[in-house]
Amino acid sequence: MNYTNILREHNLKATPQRLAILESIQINGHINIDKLYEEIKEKFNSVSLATIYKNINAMTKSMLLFEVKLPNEKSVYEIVKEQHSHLLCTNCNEVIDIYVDTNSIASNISKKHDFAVKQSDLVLSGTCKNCIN
Amino acid sequence: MNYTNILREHNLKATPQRLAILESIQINGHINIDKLYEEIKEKFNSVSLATIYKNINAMTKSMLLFEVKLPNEKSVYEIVKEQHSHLLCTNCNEVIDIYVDTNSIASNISKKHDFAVKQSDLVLSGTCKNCIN
DNA sequence: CTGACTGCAAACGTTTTGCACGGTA
DNA sequence: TACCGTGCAAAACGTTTGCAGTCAG
Repeated sequence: MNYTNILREHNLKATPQRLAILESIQINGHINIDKLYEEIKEKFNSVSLATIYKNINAMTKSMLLFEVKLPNEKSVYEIVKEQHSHLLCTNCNEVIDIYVDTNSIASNISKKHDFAVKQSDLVLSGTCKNCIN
Repeated sequence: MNYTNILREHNLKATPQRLAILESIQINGHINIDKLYEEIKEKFNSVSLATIYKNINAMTKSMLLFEVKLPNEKSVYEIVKEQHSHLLCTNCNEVIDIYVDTNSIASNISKKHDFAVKQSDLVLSGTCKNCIN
């Protein structure tokens, strides 16, 4: 399915700006507001930063995008997909998706603390293989 | 050891404002800037929000405090202690410390992704036992 | 006594808002 | 055509800075 239809399914109009935003996020995997604005401006040099914010907010509210909060970094946004966690390289700032079984942690905690876990946000920070030398 | 000495060990002067900040964080466990400002103002009604920020930043830089970034919430601060994770109740906003073995996750990931993990930030969000009904 | 800290006010960067125009459906 | 989205400018918001006076060590 293409982004035009995905946007419509979320009751959002498929404008060129929105399609460019989604394409840019898809290509980058994860991107922060500033870098996103730069990239969209290359395609639409008249685009407004307010438009970027409005759209990021609208798509995040519609659960089409997800905000990843990172220690010591600006948040990055990603397209919502299956549950996963993140690696953050504190040297090159790259964010990498990882698939960890957080469910077993969650179910242990649920029992021990009588707490109904609905969401797990895990970020492991350190040095990636390209930066390790 | 008392906070006066802890502050001095971190090369920070033990001012009444700083002691009040640390006491407030200790009592609350986790607290955000706004609530902290309110609490300190009760003791020192002339305290400036700038002072709160300066001190939080100084103590965070000195590794005396740690900022916990939460999904959909303002960050809260805690006094640095042994490595741990957090539960966030999305109903009452309470933050609860939990002790999970993130090391085993980290070491698995290290091998699989050739990534040297230095820090693990895990927040499990959901409903706490007091809010579950 | 001296450097660090405080409180105030101003500055700053980021995000949001209001509005007129334009484009999607 | 009706409404939603865009772009601009202004406003709002959270945080930082500069400075003069004060305090901890």
